[in-house]
Amino acid sequence: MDNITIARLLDETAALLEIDGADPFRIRSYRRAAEAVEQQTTVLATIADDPKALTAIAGIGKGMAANIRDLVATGSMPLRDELLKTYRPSMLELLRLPGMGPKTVALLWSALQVSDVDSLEAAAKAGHLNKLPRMGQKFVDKLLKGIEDYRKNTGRFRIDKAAEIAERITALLLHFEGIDTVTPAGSLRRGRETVGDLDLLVTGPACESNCVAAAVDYVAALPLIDQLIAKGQNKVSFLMRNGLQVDVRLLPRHTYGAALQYFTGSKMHNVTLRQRAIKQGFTLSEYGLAKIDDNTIVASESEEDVYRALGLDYIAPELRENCGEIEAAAAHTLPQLITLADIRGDVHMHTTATDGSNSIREMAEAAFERGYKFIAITDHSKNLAMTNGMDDARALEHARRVKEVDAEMDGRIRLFSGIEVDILIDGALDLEDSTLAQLDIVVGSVHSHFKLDPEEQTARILRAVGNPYLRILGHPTGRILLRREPYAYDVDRVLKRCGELGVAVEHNASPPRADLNDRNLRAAKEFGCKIAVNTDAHSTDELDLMRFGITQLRRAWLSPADVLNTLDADAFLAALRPRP
DNA sequence: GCCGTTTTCGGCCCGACTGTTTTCAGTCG
Repeated sequence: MDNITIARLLDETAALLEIDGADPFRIRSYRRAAEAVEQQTTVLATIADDPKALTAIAGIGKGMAANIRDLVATGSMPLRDELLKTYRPSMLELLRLPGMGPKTVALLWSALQVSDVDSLEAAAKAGHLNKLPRMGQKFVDKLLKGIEDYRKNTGRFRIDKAAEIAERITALLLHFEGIDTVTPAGSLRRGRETVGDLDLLVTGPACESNCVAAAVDYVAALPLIDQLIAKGQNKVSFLMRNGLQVDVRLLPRHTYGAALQYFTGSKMHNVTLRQRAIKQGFTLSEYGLAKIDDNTIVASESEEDVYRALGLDYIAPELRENCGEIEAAAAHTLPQLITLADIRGDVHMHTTATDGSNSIREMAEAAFERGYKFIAITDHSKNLAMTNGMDDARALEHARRVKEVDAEMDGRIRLFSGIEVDILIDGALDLEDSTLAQLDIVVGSVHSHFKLDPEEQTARILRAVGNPYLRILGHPTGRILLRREPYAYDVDRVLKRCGELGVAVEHNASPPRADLNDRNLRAAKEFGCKIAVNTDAHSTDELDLMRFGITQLRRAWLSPADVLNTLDADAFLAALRPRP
């Protein structure tokens, strides 16, 4: 059983406990344990019988260690089995409908034996719900609309899409006289691969409490609103046509920092932070850090103020997941995180030779404009026929052309020749080894749907390619981010192998094609892998996707020294070379 | 169920909004 499954079962148990009306703190323990499990780089199944190792993980104590042991050994655990005697797993889906919480789900079950979305819809339409306490027609209408939306919508949005929408809304908001700052908060600011809903924090003279009503009205009437969900004193929530929920909060300038801290989350980070505040005699809310005894505000204008007043170094949003960042901030041991400015080269991109939309020269100029010192052109090999993949002759001719452009650029930026080589189903590469040997950089992929074991694939490419090369870790669907499914093969095993061999692994920065998430990047570092980050750009515009890759590296606590692209061109090429 | 710089027991974060209410429970972030 992999960690993701263990985490899911613990989280399910928490939801069942909630419906059962259990002690809220006990429920929180299960949630916290689920999150801790998901973040682990060790495969818990391998240490399930070692209570000491398990309880060393923050949030896992004696009881939870036993639960994990049972889950690994039997696929379930006593408490979960017990709860499933009373409740049904399909009820967990009801919790995802808007306005439906554990109390309502429990009530529906005990009063009407409603346990899934279909029977809930039927009961609502038949008018059975109106007989229950606190459920009027308005609630029923909202619920039916919620069910309709739920069936339509997929759930989470990829970070690049969410960022684009945020920029569009921001532009509209800035049109209003007296709104001068709009900042996305929530999971978008933390750089999660996907975003559930969009939090936008707004401030400026128009947001002061004596005049905010006009700005709130303006927001609630924005043309891109599909459905208004809520409108309060300083908050507007709405749905866009694509199903994305947007929460806009309008806040006076003097509490903006505290609000930004609060609404950036994560929830667990905030909970831990507020516990710390209480121990130090403060109380922390979205309005500021206040003394408990006389309520005087000691910090609220900036996030830096809030963290400093709690005795902490500033914590970058990407780290705020309650994974030890607060302890590190207190001990002044937070890492110096990598930034976009540290990146000197991008060594995975395509041109019009295969499925890109710009020429070699255009890519080189665009990369130069972005401040890069080197790039590699890595078009597709012939097996990917639909991309006009290159055979041996074309690959060599293309490499020659890359060298010509390299000369044309006159030292402003270096160009490396390369290829994204395809590996055939029997494990062979689709180009001659002698061809690959003439290129500066080879990008290869470890796929899951091939007969050849992933570890063998790694070794195979290493045998074929004597020159520096780069690896991508592949997965079955190419859409791991949205589905949160386990990889089709044991990624940790391949990462370990790459670490041993001194093979560089690639973090693909392009959200649609990203392979490694922050958890796997952490594992890669732990296993001693060299790490490079590339955009896999198919156009000059896509070179800008690098920022999303950097965000993921930061979430993995990586410093410039952990990432190869921070080296200069020659050092980079040398560092790619596997250990003998 | 977890956890410990007042601790192995007694705590465990904070406020806004909605719908159905006449003072509040439930949900949400």
